[in-house]
Amino acid sequence: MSVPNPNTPHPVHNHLLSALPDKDLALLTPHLELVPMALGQMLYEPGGQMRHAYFPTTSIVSLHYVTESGASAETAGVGNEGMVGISLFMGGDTTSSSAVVQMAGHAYRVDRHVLKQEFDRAGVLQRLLLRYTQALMTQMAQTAACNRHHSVEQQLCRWLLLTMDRMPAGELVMTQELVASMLGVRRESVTDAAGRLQGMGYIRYRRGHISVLDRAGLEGRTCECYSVVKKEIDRLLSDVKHR
Amino acid sequence: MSVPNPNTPHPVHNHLLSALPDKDLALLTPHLELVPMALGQMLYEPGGQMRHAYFPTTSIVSLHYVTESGASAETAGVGNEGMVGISLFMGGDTTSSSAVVQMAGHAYRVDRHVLKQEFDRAGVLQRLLLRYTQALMTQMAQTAACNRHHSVEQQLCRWLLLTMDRMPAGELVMTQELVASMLGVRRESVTDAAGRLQGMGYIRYRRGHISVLDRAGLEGRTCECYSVVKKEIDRLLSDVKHR
DNA sequence: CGGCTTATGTGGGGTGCCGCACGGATCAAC
DNA sequence: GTTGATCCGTGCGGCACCCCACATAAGCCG
Repeated sequence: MSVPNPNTPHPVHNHLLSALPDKDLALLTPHLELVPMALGQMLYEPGGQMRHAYFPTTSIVSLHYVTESGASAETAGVGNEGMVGISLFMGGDTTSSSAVVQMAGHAYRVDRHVLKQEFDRAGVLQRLLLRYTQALMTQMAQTAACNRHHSVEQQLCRWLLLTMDRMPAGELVMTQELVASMLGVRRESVTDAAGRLQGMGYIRYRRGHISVLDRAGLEGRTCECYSVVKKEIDRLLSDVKHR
Repeated sequence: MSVPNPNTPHPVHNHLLSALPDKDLALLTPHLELVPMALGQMLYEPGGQMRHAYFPTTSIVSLHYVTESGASAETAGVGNEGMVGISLFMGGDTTSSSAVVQMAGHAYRVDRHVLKQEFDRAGVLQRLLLRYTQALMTQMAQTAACNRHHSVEQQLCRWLLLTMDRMPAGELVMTQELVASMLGVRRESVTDAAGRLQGMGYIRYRRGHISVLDRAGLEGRTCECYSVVKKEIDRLLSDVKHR
């Protein structure tokens, strides 16, 4: 398959879809619907009905949990490496997390019945999705440990790096307030940490925009959690391609 | 199937196995090996080879992550409601977490190839295991949020309740040091919280033994995380039984 | 350009948990 | 009963992060 213009959305821009053999992708393609994803858009509410699964291309979706008292925390992020709507094929239909668009862009949407049907063929798609699910679990487990033991600054670095890995551009449109709600900390704590990172020349930001200037710098200040998650995603999803 | 003496280990004492139709269980039974699980025994190390899956009956296993600096945190627990070794059928073969026996007892062990083969039959076992995996994800996500926002005392209550749900006896053999390593906090913090709970008459403990005297009391002091996890386990695993 | 909205910076006070150190209690073994 | 190992209680200093309040600044829009 020839790779189309990277600025024109195409199924191949989602790693899961692009890892499918042509034959399998052809079965799915008629059911793929390209949809815009607006910042803040809520794809699923906790316990709600899921109608579609989403394969992000240029957008990023955040899975997070909101406590009774209103505090929130991201448990995992999903970008062009994955899919939103795991529980559609896992059998639970819903989850207690919500899914919110963290970065505007596009995604391919598939009706849940179609997804389930293709999953049940027990072919490459199933193998891919299960492996991806395991990568998602790694992310959640790592987030739990990271929340427990690492500093806000380390977590901010981790989050920035994982987010950058999911997008082509070097700048993200995102307020500190929003970052804070992802990390589950106060906005002021983000301001502090971001200020320090900017002072060191690793990032630059202005009113709702954050640019990463020095990836290596961030990697030096983050905890191991970044590389654990990244390596696990790479391992689980590259193996399949090479079969 | 008649339910045997609860003190004699039997596959039916694991909820996943007991939810299998007789026919499916019969296929698996010749490959089930009852093994003792000693306190502290490590079933899997991060990145290591997994040879078996384990279906606990009277034992409890803790999935946890150890940071580079040696700090640890439980990301989920597995008792008679579940299985240890998810990644064997998810396709990743290993995980970055370790699995350690948190409470001595027994479990049924299955060779990984047998498990994979039965899973790939796409029958009830597969449906069960996938649903269980989703329940496990809920646990991890909730642990992440709980680590971020709730107090040590609330987390201790949650942990005690979830642990009690997995065992028949009202007493657990467990030092505060061990509890601390599960929660990823200092031993002294556990001593504090446990002292308060004992003062309120909810629990009683002595040198390595903890008894729950008043479940309702604990439920009143824990965060919502306990009930979210419990309800999700019940929902995901009861549906299957009733098909 | 001027005003309004929204984002970011700063500071003071509080607290929950950490790290460390040590004293005291409990239990097992001989 | 004595010894010894392990487990539990307590106190003190420190710090990261929280909560609240307000100052400043950047960008949007008429």
